[in-house]
Amino acid sequence: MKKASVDLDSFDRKLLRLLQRRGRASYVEMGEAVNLSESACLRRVRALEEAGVIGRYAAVIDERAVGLPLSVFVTVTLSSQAEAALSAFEKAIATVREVAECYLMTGGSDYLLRLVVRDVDDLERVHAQELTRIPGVVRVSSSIAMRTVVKRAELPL
Amino acid sequence: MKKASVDLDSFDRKLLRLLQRRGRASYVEMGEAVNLSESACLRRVRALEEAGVIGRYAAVIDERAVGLPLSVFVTVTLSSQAEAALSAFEKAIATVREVAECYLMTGGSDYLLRLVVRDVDDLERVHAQELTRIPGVVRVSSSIAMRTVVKRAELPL
DNA sequence: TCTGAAACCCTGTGCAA
DNA sequence: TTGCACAGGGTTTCAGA
Repeated sequence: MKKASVDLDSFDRKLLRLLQRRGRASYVEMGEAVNLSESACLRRVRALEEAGVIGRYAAVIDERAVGLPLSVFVTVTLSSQAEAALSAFEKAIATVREVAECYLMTGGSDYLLRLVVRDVDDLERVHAQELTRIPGVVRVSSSIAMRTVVKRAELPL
Repeated sequence: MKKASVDLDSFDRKLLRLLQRRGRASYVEMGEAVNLSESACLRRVRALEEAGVIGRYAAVIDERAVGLPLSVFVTVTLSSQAEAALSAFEKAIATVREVAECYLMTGGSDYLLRLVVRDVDDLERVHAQELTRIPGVVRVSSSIAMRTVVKRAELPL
């Protein structure tokens, strides 16, 4: 039986907490933070990477600083819930660069997207040119986030 | 006048694209990717960090692999839109570790949260013990994400 | 602001416990 | 699985263009 989740001990959890905040921490720094030798940290981090717990490392960019200050949440309803309709939509939506995230929601053929855009003109463009043109899309409803209150670095491990 | 966003040239954009996917890339790797010497990359990356474009580096963790497979979107309505009510709520919500993100939405005193939880029991606990207990909260409505369709590494730079 | 070189520090392997 | 030590490679500073 394939395991859905990986067993982590308290060293692993400490390392993960550190690496979520400081993804470029050196093994020296990790060793000091978790009380383990550098090579032990190296081996554990490698194992976490190989197990897929750590998928990648990323620079976290301030969206406002790069001129993308608007996060917009969009609900999309499809005309059909047939498997084929869903996967066609998912394939199409994956190519839209402004879609930061897309989730299939419970209770019907509804998707929730987070769009990252420059301004309302940009939003209108993505809405009209990209979203509503995808076959099967019946309804598109947008709500703008005025402000980001919390963007947590660490998961509740 | 304070600038809202920073001017980026094509080297900066290339570096940012690379660092969003490979946050631990070496300066050697960056140099090869953008066609600049290592020390030039170092200087540019430092500048991006200091300008706040790069806020931090993070290990990107697979939420399912660590036993947190449920993303739940929650809409919260407050009884009052008074400044004080909003900041009291925001202060309280920031302490809830399961809240991965929280946005103040347009059009009223509505917040949108993304919760990261283990299972429905965990969701119920957070809902009943944490969210509905915050003073001023009138309505809390949850929708579960069945599947993550897109989680894009790169912003549309 | 760039490149290239030099010094230093970190990474990663081998080995013993 | 850990810690230690060593070799190789990466990071960072500095000089010159």
